Parts: sequence; C-alpha cells; structure tokens
Amino acid sequence: MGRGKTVIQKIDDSTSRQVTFSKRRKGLIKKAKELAILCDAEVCLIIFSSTDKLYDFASSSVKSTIERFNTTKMEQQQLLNPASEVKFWQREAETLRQELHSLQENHRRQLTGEQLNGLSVKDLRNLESQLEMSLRGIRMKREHLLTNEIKELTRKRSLLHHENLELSRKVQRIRQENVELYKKAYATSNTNGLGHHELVDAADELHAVVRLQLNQPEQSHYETSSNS
Amino acid sequence: MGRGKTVIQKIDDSTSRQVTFSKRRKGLIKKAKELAILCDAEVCLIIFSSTDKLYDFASSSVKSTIERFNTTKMEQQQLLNPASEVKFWQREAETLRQELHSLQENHRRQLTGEQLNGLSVKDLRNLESQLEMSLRGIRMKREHLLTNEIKELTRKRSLLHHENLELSRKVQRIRQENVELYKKAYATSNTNGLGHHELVDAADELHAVVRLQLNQPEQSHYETSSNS
DNA sequence: ACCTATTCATAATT
DNA sequence: TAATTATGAATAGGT
Repeated sequence: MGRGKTVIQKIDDSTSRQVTFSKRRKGLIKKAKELAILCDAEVCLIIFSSTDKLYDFASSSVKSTIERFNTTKMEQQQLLNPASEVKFWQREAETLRQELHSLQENHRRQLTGEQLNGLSVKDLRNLESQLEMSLRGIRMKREHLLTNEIKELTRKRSLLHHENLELSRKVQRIRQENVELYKKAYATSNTNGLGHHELVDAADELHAVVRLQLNQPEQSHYETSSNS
Repeated sequence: MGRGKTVIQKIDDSTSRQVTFSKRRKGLIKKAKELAILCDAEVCLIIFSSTDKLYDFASSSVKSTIERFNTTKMEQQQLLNPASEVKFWQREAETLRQELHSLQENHRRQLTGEQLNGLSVKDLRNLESQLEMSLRGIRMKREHLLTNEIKELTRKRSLLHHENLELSRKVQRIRQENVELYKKAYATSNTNGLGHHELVDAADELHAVVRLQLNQPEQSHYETSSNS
C-alpha cells in the first residue's frame, strides 16, 4: 500500500529503512492491540530494531505471556514426546544455573559442582554420599571435641572453686588462730616484730579476695548437642 | 477496511470473532514477517486465542528472542539499580526451580529408572546445596556459641587461678605471722586453748592444696573455627 | 512530519 | 471453511 508495490526485502537505504521501521512498527503494534481487543486474545509482540533498540507490546504483560508460552510449549512437547520433557527442563535448568552461577561468582566464591561435570550419575551420587558421610564424621568429631573441651573446663573450674573454698576455710581458721595468738602474745609481751596494723590489713585483704571468688561459680548454659 | 468501519471492541458473536481472529492473525503475522525482512529487525509475536490456542511467529526463534528480551530488560534494570541484579536472577532461578520441581514430581513415577536417576541428581544437588547453605549457617552459629562458651570458661578459670594464687600468698603470709606469734606466745605463756598439733596440721593442709592448684593452669587447645 | 496516490487487509456476504 | 468483493486502513514516496 502506498505509491507503488513494495518488494519484501531488506531496505538498503538506511534512512528510509529507519522511516519504514517507524511506520510499520507503529502499525504492527496497533494491529496487535486490535487483535487482542476484538478477539479477546493474549498478544505479545517483541521487536528489536536493527540498531538493537527494544520495542514491545503485550495485551497483558510480556513476562506473563512468556511464562504462559513456556508452559504451553512445554505441555505440547510433553504430549508430543513425554520423554523429552525431562531433557527440556534439564537444559533449561542448566542454562539458568550457568547464568546465575556466573553472576554470583562476581559476588562470592563458589567452588562446588563445577569439577563434577564429567562424571556419571552413579559416580556423582557416590561422591555426594561419601562427601556427606565424611562431612558428618568431621562435624561430629569436632563437635565432640568442643563439648569435651567445655566439660573439662567446667570440671576444672569447679575443682578450682572448691579449692578456693577450702583455702578460704583454712584462711579463716588460721586467721582465727592468729587472732587468738595475737591476744595471747600481746597479753604478755609487746616487743615482737609484728605491728598491730599489719595484721589487721592482711585479714581485710583476705576477706576481699574470698568475697570475690564466691561470686564466680554460675552454671554454664551452652546448648547440649544431642540431636546433631 | 472492509465493508463498513469496524469499532475496536470485543466481537460478541463467537463465530465472527473466530473468523476475524483467523484473518487478522494471519495478517498480523504477515506484517510482522515483513517488518523483520524490510527493516532487518528481530520480531517475535506470541498469540493466544480466546480458546487458549497458541500461535507464534519469530524472525529468528521465539526462545532466542525471549532470551534477548530478558537480557536486555535485565541490563536495563542493572543500569537502573545494580544491586538488584543478583536478586533478579535468584528470583528467576527460584521460579524455574519450582516449575521444574513440580513437573518432576508429577512425572517422576512414570519415568524409567535411568531418566529418574538423571532427574534426581539435578534436583538433589539443588536441594542439597540449599540445605548445606542453611546447615552451614546454623553450624556456624552454634560453633560460635560453643567457642564463646569455652573462651568465657577459660577466662573464669584463669581468674579463679589468679585468686587462688593470691589466697595462697595471703595464707603463707598469715601462716608466717602465725608462726611468729606462736613463737612469741609460747615463749612467754603455754596456757592458751590452742594445741601445738592443731596448728601444724592446718599449715600442712594448706601446703597440699596450694600444690594441687599450682598444677592446674595449662593452655586450652581447642580448634579455632575460622574456616567453617 | 505531513500528504496522498496507491496497495493492502479485511468485513460482509456468499 | 473458502472465495468474492466493496471498502476502509496502512503506507511508500514525495514534499
């Protein structure tokens, strides 16, 4: 339509190609719209210009139409050849995994999977269960070490605390003796090398330390790992 | 075009809607083709009829055009918000994984052994890496708790040991005083309530306890978990 | 961008 | 569903 019949082949002149692209693109999108409305259809149109510019139209949305397309195509393939469905999704998953992986590699280091590509299904499964096994063993071993460490420390702390208490009792006892002896000594003579102040100070210091250590022994409260 | 102007609204009569759909669909696809050829564009057209039948056209292929569309849209998003790129692909992967998973669930039983194996490994690997991820998080958290517990216990033990040493020193000092006082007391009088034996025994006991606790403080040697 | 001669698409009809 | 045809729509080429 227009002045003279147009042959359908690539327009050489870049300017008129650009003009024709504009006109026809607009017309195509208009007709797509009309089809969607008139016939209650779901229409999606994606156009990349020769200069890589993207234009699109969709009666609902491009994303949902693409998803519907994928689903439908998949179902068609399924009806056509049930066995190929699996391979289709395997390819799809693999493609996406690769894209995702390369993107994520920019952000963090992942080393799993890549070296396992050449192996068979059985090999992979064996490898995985072996890895799982050793991981589990290592985990259990280390956890055992950690809990033992804690138990041992708790035991030693308890021992020390007990000793501390014992020492305190002895100190009290000797202090009592000391007081008694002091009374006795100064009741008869006052010419020995020990001053009154010195003795009292020592007793006070002892009291302070004993009070301090009596505040120490709380129960430890780490989670028991019986279900790991 | 045609005999009379057509209003663009849904055609009520189902038959004429069907006819119009056929004609216009054909025309639309023809124009899409022409646009692609004339203007060297990449065109993709997806149409679902009101009866859910799929028609499509693509100058190259629907799949590749969709991929190009996704890539382009992604790059646009990336330019708009670089941080969302990863999340975009994560969502995309998750969507596909779910579709894949549900499909595989539906057909797993129908498949032969070999196909099932191929399926399971892919599926399992995804699942396992996810599980591994969360497990790793949980493990790290617990290990952190355990090492902190150990550090805290070690600290307290050290504190107690220090106090023990302090107490020992005080005991030694008071014992010394005691001996001095003892000498002084018994140099002048021997009629107080304390017996000689009692005093000596107390001193000996003290010595024993002090010796014991001096053997305690070794360094704890649990693994540091910086690489878990 | 606009104009318009011309071709094309298609609505109504068979 | 397919062919025919009258007519409106799209657009190529020119300004």
